[in-house]
Amino acid sequence: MADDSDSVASSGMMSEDEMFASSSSASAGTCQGQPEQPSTSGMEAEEKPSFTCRKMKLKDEKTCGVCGDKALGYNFNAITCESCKAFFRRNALKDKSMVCLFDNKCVVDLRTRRFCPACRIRKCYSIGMNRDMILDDSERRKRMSKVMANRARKGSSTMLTSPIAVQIKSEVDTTDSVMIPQESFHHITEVTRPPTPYGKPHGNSSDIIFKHVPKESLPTDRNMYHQLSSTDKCLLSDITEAYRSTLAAMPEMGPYSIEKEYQKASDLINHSEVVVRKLIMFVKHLEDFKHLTQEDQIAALKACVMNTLLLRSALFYNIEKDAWLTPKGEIPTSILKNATGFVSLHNNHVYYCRRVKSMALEDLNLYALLQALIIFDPAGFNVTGREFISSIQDRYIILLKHYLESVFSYDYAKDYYVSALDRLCDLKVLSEEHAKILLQVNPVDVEPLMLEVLNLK
DNA sequence: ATAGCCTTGATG
DNA sequence: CATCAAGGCTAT
Repeated sequence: MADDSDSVASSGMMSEDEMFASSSSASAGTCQGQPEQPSTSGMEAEEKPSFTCRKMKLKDEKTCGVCGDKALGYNFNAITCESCKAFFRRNALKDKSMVCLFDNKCVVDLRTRRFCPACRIRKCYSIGMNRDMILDDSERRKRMSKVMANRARKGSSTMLTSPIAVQIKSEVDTTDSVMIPQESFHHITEVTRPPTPYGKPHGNSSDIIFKHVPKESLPTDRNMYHQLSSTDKCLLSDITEAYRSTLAAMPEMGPYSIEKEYQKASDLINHSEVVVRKLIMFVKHLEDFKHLTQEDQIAALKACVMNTLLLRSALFYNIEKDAWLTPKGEIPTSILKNATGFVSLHNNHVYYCRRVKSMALEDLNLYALLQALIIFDPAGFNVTGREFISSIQDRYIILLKHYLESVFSYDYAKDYYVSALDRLCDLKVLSEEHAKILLQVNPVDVEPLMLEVLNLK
């Protein structure tokens, strides 16, 4: 290969002169040893300690033909450094607007290479870099699908050891549950909304609290409301029912003492495992989820775990008590502060809960929709089928819009729609903040499923 | 936009 | 199994 390209390069349209005449001998392997330190680096004295050739292989210095920086090898048919490689890849295909502000004679070296892109790209070509070696769209696609196919095959063997995959595959509903929290949540259109703005106990955080449209202000004209199609209704009630089933308590968990259970950050994480199990049960009910490849299923799950926990905490949040009313009992939000030591994190989390709760109240349809949007988030790390996931998400975004229009009329749905999407934006920041908790946790204390799902280790 | 670091299929 | 040379990702 090397010989091929070499001959092509030299016999081709090269104008010899500049070329990278230096260091070509290096590849010849006969490192003309440089005695240097005879001490070498100790190590075992196997085979000819007197020859220091071995070392030279690593030191072997190639220099970038463009800027003189250290080079690792050939890039697009010339020896260049990493940065000039990236520069050429970025710019070679769209060279148009590249104009030198001077005389096309700029010096390009390690320090000046940024100054004049035009001269830099010119020099790239002059040392023989070849734009044809940059993969075009179709070639790139082909390459990517090779990788994806390979990953899928590799994945299936990894699947056997992946706790997440086991959980997805498992037919048994490990979250089989008994009790339904509070007096069950409401169905479509039968959510009770307070006539006055929600809560507002001390009036201090009114900017946090969502201002509801007073019931009497809603239009009476039927035509001002969207009528959900029957397929929309089905989809919505499907996900809402699936979401509802994730809310009940795990049967085997008895009563427990909160102070004892949430002392360390790792306790927090391990207690979240139940939620992850439920999340997996939830997604298994979604037709759309089944259409993802297994690796994307896992990637999507990993990416949305933190957001899921946060959304669910908002659902269970009670503004008056400043606590989470879970099926297992009442958990004061202060455990967050105590277990992690992050005060501002606690505050932000509580604000988030108040924001969501004051807007969505107990409307499970909304929570289920938000949960769906969270799962099918194309921004998730390591998701290979981004466009596909994005197209799934589109359906739920539209469903959300229609649903709100069916409840609040075309006039007022916007406020809710904007608020809902805004809460999703909050999640990004909040979950990143929560990720800091993970850093202070000793992986040894964490359950395997959570280890995988949170990418710990 | 840049540049360093990483993953990966191909090649020998 | 090591090396090469593509693209991808992401902090700056």
